[in-house]
Amino acid sequence: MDASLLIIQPTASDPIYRQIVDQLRRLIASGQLVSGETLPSVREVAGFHAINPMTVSRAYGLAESEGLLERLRGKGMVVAARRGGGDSEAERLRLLEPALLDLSRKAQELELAAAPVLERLQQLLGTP
Amino acid sequence: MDASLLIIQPTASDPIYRQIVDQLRRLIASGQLVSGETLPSVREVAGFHAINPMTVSRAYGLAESEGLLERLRGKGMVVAARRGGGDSEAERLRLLEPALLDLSRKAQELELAAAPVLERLQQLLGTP
Amino acid sequence: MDASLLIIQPTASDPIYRQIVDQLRRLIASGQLVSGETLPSVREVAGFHAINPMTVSRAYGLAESEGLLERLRGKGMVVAARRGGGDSEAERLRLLEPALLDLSRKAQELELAAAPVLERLQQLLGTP
Amino acid sequence: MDASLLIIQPTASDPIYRQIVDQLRRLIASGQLVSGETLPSVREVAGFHAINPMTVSRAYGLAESEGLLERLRGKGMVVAARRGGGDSEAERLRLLEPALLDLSRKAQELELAAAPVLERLQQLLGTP
DNA sequence: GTGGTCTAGACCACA
DNA sequence: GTGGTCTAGACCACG
Repeated sequence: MDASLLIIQPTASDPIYRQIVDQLRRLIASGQLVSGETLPSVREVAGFHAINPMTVSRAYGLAESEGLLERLRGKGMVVAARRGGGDSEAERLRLLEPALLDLSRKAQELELAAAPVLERLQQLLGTP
Repeated sequence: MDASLLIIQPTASDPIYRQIVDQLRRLIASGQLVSGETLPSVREVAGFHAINPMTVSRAYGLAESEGLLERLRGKGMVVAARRGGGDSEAERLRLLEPALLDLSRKAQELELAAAPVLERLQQLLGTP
Repeated sequence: MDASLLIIQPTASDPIYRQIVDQLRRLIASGQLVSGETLPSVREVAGFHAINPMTVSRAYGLAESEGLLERLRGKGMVVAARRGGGDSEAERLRLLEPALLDLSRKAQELELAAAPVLERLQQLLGTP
Repeated sequence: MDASLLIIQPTASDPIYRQIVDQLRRLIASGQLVSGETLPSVREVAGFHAINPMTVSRAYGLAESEGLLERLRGKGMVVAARRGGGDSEAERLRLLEPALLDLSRKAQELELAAAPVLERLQQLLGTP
């Protein structure tokens, strides 16, 4: 995996360490990161994104305690062993649920009908 | 409006002042609070929920700068007049754009196809 | 004079009593209010604009102490005696100076050239 | 940027936090503060001017919600990236509209002709 | 009565 | 180190 795969937004409301953990969770669930694959070192990620190494370290530590990553002595962090190359669609949809709930709540606060929201989202999903 | 209509959770991760602003936004969008309606005074809300008046004041001030409330000098805060019965659909959709982009990015990180995502969102939007 | 001649904006940053005094000053300077003319009673103004009588009273009191109005026993407030039917153009322009300075400062903060500002103002002044 | 660049007048009618926000707006509009530049910390400004940190924090928070500043977590506040090198002239003129309407109304209350008003304003705008 | 401002001091999350 | 949040209590302007 390359450090550039991660997207860091230093001004987002989410703290940086959680942005990293969340992305790792999704990249692993989708199979873009496979079991045994080595992650870029803390220094590499920190240097590439100009963030504090401690922040990356904290994210890796949380990911490890969550079972996403494993610490191999001398090799660094690798993606933990999983039952398959990625989660089922239902499983991945479950990981998206919080974002869906958030969007849904906001759309309803704005009194938006379902149609225009779905239409716009389809546009965004159709052009990756 | 009565101070008891607001729900304050002092232990939530969201700060109290934002809980208040968010609820006001919701209550106004849903029509439970109508233009011109008077809000309970800062001291009333603070007393009822046993929180500091300044915290309530901060929420009211933010809601005012957001255009939700208006300050009637010496009288208190009232729900602001909505410009022309609410924003246009295009305008409201524009306000939703950041959340849509966020969801879209996460769905693509999960390598989810558009169909299941749209389907689930439609469910959520259909049952307000 | 009729109470409807005054324009009150309860949500403006300027306090109401000063809005009244300032308008009286301008209406007298322009000759729209002439010496000896009777002003609407405190109750009348307060009732018409749905504001607190004390606020109107305070404004009248300040206008009196400024020499704009005089309190005639049994008649109420009247416009004070002045040397002419209104001030000279230079004098009235002087009264506008604070607003001109304010506008000028804001235009410069916005890095706006003089031309578009003057053009827009001419439009506004041309269609009273 | 240095904390001494800010000028605080504790006796002015404008509250301190707004003095700070207004100055930041001016400094950014005039280019004295450029995108990405780091601001002095809340504690630094508070210490230098002998005011309460919360007052500075309030100013920074408002400036952030206005889009003037961005918060870099754990690092501090920086001048926000300007979208496309500044607003268009039409956009900036639109921001000036309220002040223009205010001036226009006052000029008409003074029954001033357009010419002398425009002439004086041109003088003011010509000597920044 | 209303909200606004400021202070002093505490505790917390994040980097 | 950074800013964020909350409290307790004071004083003020406005109506």
